[in-house]
Amino acid sequence: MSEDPHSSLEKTYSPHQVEQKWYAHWENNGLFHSSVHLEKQPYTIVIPPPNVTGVLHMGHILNNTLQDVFIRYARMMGYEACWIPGMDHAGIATQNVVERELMKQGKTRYDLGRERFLEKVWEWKTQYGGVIIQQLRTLGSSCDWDREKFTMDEPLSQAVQEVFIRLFDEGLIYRGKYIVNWCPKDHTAISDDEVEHSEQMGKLYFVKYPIDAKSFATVATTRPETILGDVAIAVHPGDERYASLVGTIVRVPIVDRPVKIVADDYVDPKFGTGMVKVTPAHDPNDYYIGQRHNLPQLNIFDISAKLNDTVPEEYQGLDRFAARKKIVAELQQQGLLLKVEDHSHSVGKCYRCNTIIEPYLSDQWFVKMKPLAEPALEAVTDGTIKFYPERWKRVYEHWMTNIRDWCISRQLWWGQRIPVYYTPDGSFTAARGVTEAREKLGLPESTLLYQDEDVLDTWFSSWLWPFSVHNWPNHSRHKTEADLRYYYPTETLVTGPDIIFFWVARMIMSGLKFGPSFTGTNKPSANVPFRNVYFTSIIRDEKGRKMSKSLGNSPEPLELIKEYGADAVRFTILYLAPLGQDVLYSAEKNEIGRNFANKIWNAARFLLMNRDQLELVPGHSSDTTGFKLDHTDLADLWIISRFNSTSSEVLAALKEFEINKVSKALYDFIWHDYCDWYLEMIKSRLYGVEPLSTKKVVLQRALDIFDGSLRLLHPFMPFLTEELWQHLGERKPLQTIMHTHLLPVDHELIDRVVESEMSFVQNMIESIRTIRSSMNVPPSKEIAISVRLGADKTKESILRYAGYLTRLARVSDISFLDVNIQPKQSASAVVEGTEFFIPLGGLIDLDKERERLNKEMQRITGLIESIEKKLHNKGFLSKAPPEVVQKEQVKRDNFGETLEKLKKNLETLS
RNA sequence: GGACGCCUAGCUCAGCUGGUUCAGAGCGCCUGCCUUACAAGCAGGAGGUCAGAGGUUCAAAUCCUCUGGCGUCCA
Repeated sequence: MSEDPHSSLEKTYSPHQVEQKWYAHWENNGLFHSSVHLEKQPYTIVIPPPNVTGVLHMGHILNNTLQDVFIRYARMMGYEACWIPGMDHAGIATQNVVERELMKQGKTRYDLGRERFLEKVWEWKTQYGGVIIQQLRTLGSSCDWDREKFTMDEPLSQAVQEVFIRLFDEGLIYRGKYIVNWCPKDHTAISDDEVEHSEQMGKLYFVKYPIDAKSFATVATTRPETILGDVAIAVHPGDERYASLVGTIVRVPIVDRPVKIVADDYVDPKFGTGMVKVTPAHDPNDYYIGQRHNLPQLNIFDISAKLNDTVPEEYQGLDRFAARKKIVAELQQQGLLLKVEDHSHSVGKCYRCNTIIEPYLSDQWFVKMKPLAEPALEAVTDGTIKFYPERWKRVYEHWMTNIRDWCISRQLWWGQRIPVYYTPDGSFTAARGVTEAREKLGLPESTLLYQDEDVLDTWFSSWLWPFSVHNWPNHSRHKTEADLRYYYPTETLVTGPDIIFFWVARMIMSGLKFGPSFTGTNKPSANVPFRNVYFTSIIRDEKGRKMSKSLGNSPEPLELIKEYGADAVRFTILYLAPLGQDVLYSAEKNEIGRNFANKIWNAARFLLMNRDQLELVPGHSSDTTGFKLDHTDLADLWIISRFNSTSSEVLAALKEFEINKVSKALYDFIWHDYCDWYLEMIKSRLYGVEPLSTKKVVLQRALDIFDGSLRLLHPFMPFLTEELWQHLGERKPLQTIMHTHLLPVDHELIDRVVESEMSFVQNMIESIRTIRSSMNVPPSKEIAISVRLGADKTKESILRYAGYLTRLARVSDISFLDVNIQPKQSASAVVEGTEFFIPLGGLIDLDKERERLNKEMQRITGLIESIEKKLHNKGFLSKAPPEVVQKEQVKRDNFGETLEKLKKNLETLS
């Protein structure tokens, strides 16, 4: 990096090359790498591992920028910051991708066989997998790439196996028939989050179930084909209409099966007729009703959702939708179909193949959640883990107290195979291999065992992520014991609220369950996987719709980065994303970040040009610790005060994870305070009559404050700030802004008096500008002003700012008026009691000035009226705190005075 | 049906525990400027009964209740 620090900058900032250059430099020199430094406090983040099949979308941009911001701030605050990246093997998604590839050659995975197929998947992974990891680099993510992990890596698979066996041995894993979300096309169970629900128009069929020759029980159903699997009818226990029928036997149409009417709380008396049919094998709610009433489970479908041989012969082999038609026709014929109504209901579809999900009873493996959930619930309710925003805590609590067991088996090939071994006679155990299995089962070596065919849910890998990344349980063998102890627990997890149950909750459970085995303590605070969880916003398009591939309303992140620069994209998304609110996003909004970057770039250009002009030698120090206070004037003291209060605000907001507040504070400070006011004000000194040595001091201070500002901003805009920081001083080869420290906040330098004095100067300048503008005085034309001092102002105090008035309001001459002299033909303004007159001679538009003064008087009158109202209110005078009352009185007096002056000035005009 | 969130300028949003010249910012709009860092910019301006109703209070955009609209999650 042998940049010439003196080289002048281009007029506009072009991010592209700068970003590539610095990222390569950072990564190639290991500047993101973290290692155990016991003298420092660790700050760890594990990335929510993106799918190996994934490509970067806007959600990733937000999520990863946030993580990078936290990590970079931590690094600059002296923590040993470590961001561990990696990927998820994404069972179904990946298997589908590879199967689709095979399909092109007319093959299925069965043609290859399990082993060959898995080889193919690994081949695919090496060749195409993980583009997202590369894309994260263009965003500027400061991940410790030496620690990159993949959930199917050997050590992480070991962790999965170990956890399965331990839970199995404890009796927390069991096998059972259960209703699962079954994809009849992929032939696997999928988890709840892999089902996408949508409202659809369907039909509600009212079907009569004969009780005896004359009477019927009428039930309403959306799925008449499941009648074949009915084993009961249910009513609400409080439903008086049917109270006498409970216990009665009715006959299921078509199959003529006798079933009982049962009473169950689940039934909604207002839905349909208030009677529902119960099909435990084909509806999750019916399943639970069935359990409560000891009902049989009659499975009428095969794995493709075609009717099996439990149903009458003419129905066997029919697809579920064909069966529905046939059954409805048959019911109609028998006169058992009372009516059909339109009915809108929610339909679940497989997120991969869009096939309608069939609730399906099948043999699956489950984790008993209750024992794991209890401590995990407590860790959040007692504040060991904090949620941001906090309201997700209640969602979490609700779910954790009503938790259901977790179906962890998937009928796939890609994934960690379930470490359960069966004997030919059906007994089984979980083990680390056949040998151990035989031992556990007490069988001779000659016994043939076969392993379970299924694999584990991908979440069963990711719930171990915070410690499996350090090779647990074989951390000793992998020599990462120190890392595991040092970096665990992590500090902050950044993720979407949509996976609070699937991932966040389960990580907490696994941390509390397995943490003690490596932390050596049972203290929850040492075992929880993270201390803070930041739930990100959902990114929507400008119409408020969720971004989705099918709508095509999501901008392509890499295109955005190309067009606007990564810094701009990063800054913009964080500027727009308040904690806990959705973000309405569109590509053009990135102009916020791009323009801001350009503004900063140009501020640097200004500073460096002046540095060259003054022949100021760039400093060597890489870590300015404070600002020099010699030759200061109001502008200097003010900007230093503002810098410190901005720093303080940034740190406070950061602590509360209010990132968009941080970004706004930085934006306002840099753009408005530093550029608009401060830089403009020092021009009057840089280009004025002061000695060169003073000018150098003034400019150096401006450079130092800029340096400090770049550091504050660096986590948001890492590339730009690095580039400029390198220009600000003579840097050694591996010096980087990333490794500097934030300036400590000096509260002593936050000065109220200075700020209010500055605000007077700003008001003065703005008033004069307003008059100039409304009187159409060309910006280039200089004007003279007359001042009549207000009570607490002196000539000196105004003259001290003459330089500012000259440069910022083009004032060429200031004269002072005696109290009684009223200038003619002047536009005027009152600022904190001091009056400014601009004699404009022939230039003045009297009507316009009268209108302006009238309007101002109206405004002031309104303010006075509202204050008077308060001051005439006895309740206010007696009950409001005295200092509030006094403040109002002072306000009234000041406004009254101002109004008088305006009135007099208006009179003079006529 | 239950839970939560949101409604402030044409658009996107700040306004924390009530009292600062409380009604703000950015974009857009209008006017004037290529002022030797920046037209991706500078200066000035117009624009809102803070969703509606009621209540608490000396005082409400801010606290409470209800209503309406939008959204998310759960069922």
